[in-house]
Amino acid sequence: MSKPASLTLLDLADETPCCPPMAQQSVDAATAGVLAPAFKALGDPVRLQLMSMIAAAPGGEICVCDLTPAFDVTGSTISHHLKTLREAGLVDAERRASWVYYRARPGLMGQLAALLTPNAA
Amino acid sequence: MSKPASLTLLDLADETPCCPPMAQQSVDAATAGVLAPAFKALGDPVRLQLMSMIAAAPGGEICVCDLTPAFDVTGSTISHHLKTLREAGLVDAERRASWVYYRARPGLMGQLAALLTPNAA
DNA sequence: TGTCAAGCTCGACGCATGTCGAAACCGGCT
DNA sequence: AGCCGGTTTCGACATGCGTCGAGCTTGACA
Repeated sequence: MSKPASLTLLDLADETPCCPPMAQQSVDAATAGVLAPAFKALGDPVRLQLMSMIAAAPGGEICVCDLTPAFDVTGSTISHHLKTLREAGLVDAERRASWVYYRARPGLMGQLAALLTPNAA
Repeated sequence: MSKPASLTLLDLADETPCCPPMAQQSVDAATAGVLAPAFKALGDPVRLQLMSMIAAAPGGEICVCDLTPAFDVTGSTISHHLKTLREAGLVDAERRASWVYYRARPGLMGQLAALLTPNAA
């Protein structure tokens, strides 16, 4: 029952220190299959900027109404990108009154950072 | 030819400590435009595994002939992915006799790691 | 209850991407 | 010179992705 895909995303979004730096040990296919989508989610300029605005937001959260006007694309496109970040496990959304607030999920981002970290000797 | 794209990739591939963690300061559009392609390059399971095999290779380099048999795709597909990693500035290739050896370029990967690093407070 | 604004979903369009097989290239070897 | 194995390039194909506009949902407020 150690199905790779089902549990992994949640595991990784948690505090589990899953993987050593890739410079020390190469990742197996299952891990690559789980982490690659997270990198892919950051692989668009708009999403990378969105992610950074959310991560750097004072108070740890930011309203969509503050994100949208910072870009040259339509609101529906921003919404689509936010959904991608949500489904990648990188952010969380919460509706309060008329507004929706996004906050970063540090778990997965930490995993990615650890993986890229140069030889933590 | 002060084309933005031309200099930035090289700059970032160097040792320049360009960006603070995104949890501390959001990235601007220009930086996102340069860094996002690197994340995108890591956003495919095959490429992520290739990158890790190269980064973790003993001696710092590894032959394509050792990479190819580790995957279920054809050699031309591996070659295509390696080209993507090369163009992203993540790896370097060198031909020696009949074989081509790849090695990791630590600069850019360090930048990405720094960007993802949780509040280095 | 009706209206309005914020945000999401849906369908569509064009371009990018992953994959393959075939062909070209590049060095060694006979 | 000619062959051969390793690697890259070239078309071609199906799928995925970023973007838009239109329409829908949700909650506030008069």
